[in-house]
Amino acid sequence: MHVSPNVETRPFRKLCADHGLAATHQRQVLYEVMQTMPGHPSPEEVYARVKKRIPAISLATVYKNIHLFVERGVLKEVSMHHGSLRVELNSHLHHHMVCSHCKAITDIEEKDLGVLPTLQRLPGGFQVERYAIDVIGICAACQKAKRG
Amino acid sequence: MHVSPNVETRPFRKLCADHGLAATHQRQVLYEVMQTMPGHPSPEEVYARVKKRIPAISLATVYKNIHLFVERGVLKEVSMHHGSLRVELNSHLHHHMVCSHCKAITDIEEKDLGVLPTLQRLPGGFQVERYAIDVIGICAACQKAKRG
DNA sequence: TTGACGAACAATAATAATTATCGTTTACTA
DNA sequence: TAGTAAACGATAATTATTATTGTTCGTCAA
Repeated sequence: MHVSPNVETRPFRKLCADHGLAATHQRQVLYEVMQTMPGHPSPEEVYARVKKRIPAISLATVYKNIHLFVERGVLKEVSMHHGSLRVELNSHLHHHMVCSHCKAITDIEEKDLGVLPTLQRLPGGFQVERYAIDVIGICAACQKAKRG
Repeated sequence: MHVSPNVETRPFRKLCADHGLAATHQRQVLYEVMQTMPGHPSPEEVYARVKKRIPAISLATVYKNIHLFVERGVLKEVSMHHGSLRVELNSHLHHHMVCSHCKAITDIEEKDLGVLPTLQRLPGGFQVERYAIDVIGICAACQKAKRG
């Protein structure tokens, strides 16, 4: 039996090839579902949607592929430091540098960041309390390790 | 038996009074321990330290009081959206508004933020990949609910 | 196309992080 | 100092995530 190729699959196969990923059915549905979820879905939410199209899919598959997509730059983490609650004494004004490799968090003075956003009226009448800026990149130690 | 009052307790009792908290021994030790931890400790790390001074303390007490301290402004959360992994399609440049009340996350265009930090050499040879800015405040719905 | 091989999958057990419950103890107020 | 609500400790329960394992599937060479 001959089946005509699904034109919709080609961009996805290309995207996988470009990122060094095997183009599996599960990944394609996961990706297509995410395109219909413009917000910031959790793995559980994605799983619930994907399950409608692939009832047999495993939650672990969703987790693994989300991580893989993030690793390859197809998806982006909204927060670099979820995982466990981190707190600090509410002292002077500073922000954070987060290493995307080892996840280490370092303080950075606001003045070392350069010009900052000016407080202003934001869309939707959002009432601003403060800014929290994460500078995401590679810390010195990880740079060294990668070169080494 | 007469015991002279510990001078160190007074600032803490004042701090509690100022924030409407009962000044318990556990809270005092928790607070003092956090003063000796300048980084971004997790609840488990704080618990381990506090346990050295109050071996009978419960982990749940540490969690409850950390949350209470955050709620009252004594401590600050390093990330407003830890908890569960959140991802988004790696599309155009934007940042996030996070409601400190309901935790809702909304996108905001970079241009709507005003002037941004200029990329520059950062302390410790940190190699910058990108910025992630959270504008923390109260969303319109929560403002309404509080007034209502 | 076909067959081998490694990657990906589903199922599920295990772990980590956090919250809820409940009986007891403690701090604050009159 | 006694009454009362809040806080505490112990621990069960829940939620989020990761690891394991046996099976299936996608890719590439013949």
